[in-house]
Amino acid sequence: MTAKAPTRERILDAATDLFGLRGVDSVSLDVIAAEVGVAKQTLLYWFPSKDDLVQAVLVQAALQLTVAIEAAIRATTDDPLDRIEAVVRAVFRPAVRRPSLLGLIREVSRLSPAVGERFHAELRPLVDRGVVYLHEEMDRGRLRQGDPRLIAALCYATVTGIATEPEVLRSVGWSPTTAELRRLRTELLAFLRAALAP
Amino acid sequence: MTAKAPTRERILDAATDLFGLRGVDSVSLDVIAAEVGVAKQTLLYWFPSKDDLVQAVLVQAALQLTVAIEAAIRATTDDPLDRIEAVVRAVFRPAVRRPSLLGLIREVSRLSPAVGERFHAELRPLVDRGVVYLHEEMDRGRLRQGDPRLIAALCYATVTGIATEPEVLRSVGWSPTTAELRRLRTELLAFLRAALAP
DNA sequence: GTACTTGTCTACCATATGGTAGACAGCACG
DNA sequence: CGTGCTGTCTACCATATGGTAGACAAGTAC
Repeated sequence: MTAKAPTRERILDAATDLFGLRGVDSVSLDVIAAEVGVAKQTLLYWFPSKDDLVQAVLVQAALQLTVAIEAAIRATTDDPLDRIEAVVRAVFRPAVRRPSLLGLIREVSRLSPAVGERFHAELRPLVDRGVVYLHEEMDRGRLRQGDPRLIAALCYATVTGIATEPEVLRSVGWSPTTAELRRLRTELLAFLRAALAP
Repeated sequence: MTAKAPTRERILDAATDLFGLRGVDSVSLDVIAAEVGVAKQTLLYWFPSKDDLVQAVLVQAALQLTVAIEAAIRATTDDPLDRIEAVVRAVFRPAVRRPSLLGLIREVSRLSPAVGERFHAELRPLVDRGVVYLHEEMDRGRLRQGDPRLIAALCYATVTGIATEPEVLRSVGWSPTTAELRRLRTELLAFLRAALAP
């Protein structure tokens, strides 16, 4: 008998997928409840309002990304391009297995400023460290010169964009098979390396 | 007395902005009607259902982008990097002046497959020509080698991502002033050039 | 003038949605 | 046993939303 995860976690999981896939506003509490197999009021027991649920989902997603990225950073060599590749791989894997994750982050801009603020506070330390790191490596001449803040944003936009826009990939005749996925990852890494190499 | 644009166009304009900014599902017909200054039934007179309105908005957006891009392509020199830069500038300008435009395209993946299909059909010729072009220039050695389909998607993801994620830019301390905008465009173009140069 | 078309409106309606109130079962503790 | 807490449920409710029905005013045709 599979030990059921606690209700709260199951709700968070289902909500993450649904919000990320279809958008926060398009997913009703009823739908989430049905997906989890529980009454709507049970959701409202664990999360007093939909906003609270959204907030919790975002915080969890931010945490997951942070952990994956930190681990990737520690595990690689000194070369900045290798390190960036490791981070991209770390983000790419969960993002592809669970497209909702990055899609969720794209949702942030649509939500109330308060929720967005909270989410940023969560990620800020990671972002700041990344920007400082880019700056240092540029000074050392191991990365192409540029505004480290904007370069960071551009890398993020590229990775997130490609991982969350299946429509675009379909437009160019791409399909999500394993082989094509590997191809995409390879191409993405080459693209970033070229964009960042000194 | 300013000659009021015809009702249908005003509806399309308002809907484009609202859908692109907040998402199709989060914007009710009532809100659009109020924005236009007209009764909801007038909307439903011009567009028999919300789906029809969404469709019309997408087709118009696709058309606008197509026109801007085609003009940019014709107006430049032979060098592929210059040409790509011209296209990016052409997309960047309206996208920044009207963030809803690209945001709208991001919405496509959330809509019904039928609507998405229609939209793709609209853009397909442009995309195909772009991919073929990249391929030719790669063969000629004037662009970095790679899978032209995926390179096209990556460029698109970078430009769209950076133009539609003010949240990410805010995260790195960017603010939408004129000077910062110019800075961003410069950095974006340098990024793409580096990523695409042979 | 009368009939028809066009564009806009007011008045509704069925449904979905976020949220409240409160019942009830199980369990821990005295 | 009785008291209180935890987690889940059924029954509602107020509001918002997409959409229908049909009235009405201003042309236009004949």
